[in-house]
Amino acid sequence: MHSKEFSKILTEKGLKVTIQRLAVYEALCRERVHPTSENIISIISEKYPSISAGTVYKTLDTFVEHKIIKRVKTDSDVMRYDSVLDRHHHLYCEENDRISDYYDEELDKILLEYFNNKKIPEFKIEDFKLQLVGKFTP
Amino acid sequence: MHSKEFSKILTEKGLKVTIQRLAVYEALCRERVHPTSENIISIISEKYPSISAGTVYKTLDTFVEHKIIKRVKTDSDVMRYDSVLDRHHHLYCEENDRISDYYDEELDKILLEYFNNKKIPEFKIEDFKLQLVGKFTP
DNA sequence: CTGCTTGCAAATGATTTGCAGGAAA
DNA sequence: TTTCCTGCAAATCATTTGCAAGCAG
Repeated sequence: MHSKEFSKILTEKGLKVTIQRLAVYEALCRERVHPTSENIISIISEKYPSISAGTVYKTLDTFVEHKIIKRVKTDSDVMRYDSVLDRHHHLYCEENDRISDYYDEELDKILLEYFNNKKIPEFKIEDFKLQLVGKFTP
Repeated sequence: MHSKEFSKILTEKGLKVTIQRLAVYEALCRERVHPTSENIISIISEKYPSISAGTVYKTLDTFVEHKIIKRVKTDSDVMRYDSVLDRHHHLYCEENDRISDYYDEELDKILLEYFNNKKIPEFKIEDFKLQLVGKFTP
């Protein structure tokens, strides 16, 4: 997606188009693998040293609020962000706190069908994601 | 489980049995619904006002390290703990950051079978958990 | 005894916040 | 112009840490 298209998204959501927001978007594109806030701040500061960390935090919050990106959390303690909004799952290794995306349409189909029939009392399912815990093999 | 049995677990893991550890265990039993560290600290301080927060944090870390409990994380920012170690999934409502356990053996069977046949390149699955995102209906 | 644990208080570090000035629409 | 955003720096708050004293084994 070009920054032009991205600007359009911002406008559609009633958000102003600013250098800072485009920069965060740019950083998210470059570091697509579940970056931490710190990752993004450091990428941005290379090219735009004047953009402040506070602004990056605010921008990320704004994006999450408007469903432009998602928060992801592992069992370690920093927040990570995910710019991919399609349904996907996560491969997670506890040892080194590494995450990878995992796409599996067949699996999605099985789960969708399963939960179409199965109703859970007192809960309305809107989405699901599977976390596969294990080890990355070199 | 009685505290006597729990003491045995501690001993088996080479951990000393202390009032503080039993108190944390007791609090975990009482507040089984994914308590935050703060929940546990406050429960403990009612009965044992002299146990310090730092100790509770250390104890929780020790328990996680020795796989006595698990860390659970939602997309909000505080750590939660889970004293149930059986395979189970989570119902999660983003609106109020509420989690519930969800047990479903049929689902587990389907997933186990699916991943027995399906191999993921460069990843060895050890466990999985499903997060069902949605809303609790009153 | 002797080393693991605790309590305390200070330190850390990620994230938030308040506010005055700046920029988009 | 008017509202929304940004930068800055201070504040917050969960969690960690260092260390002397305490207790379990």
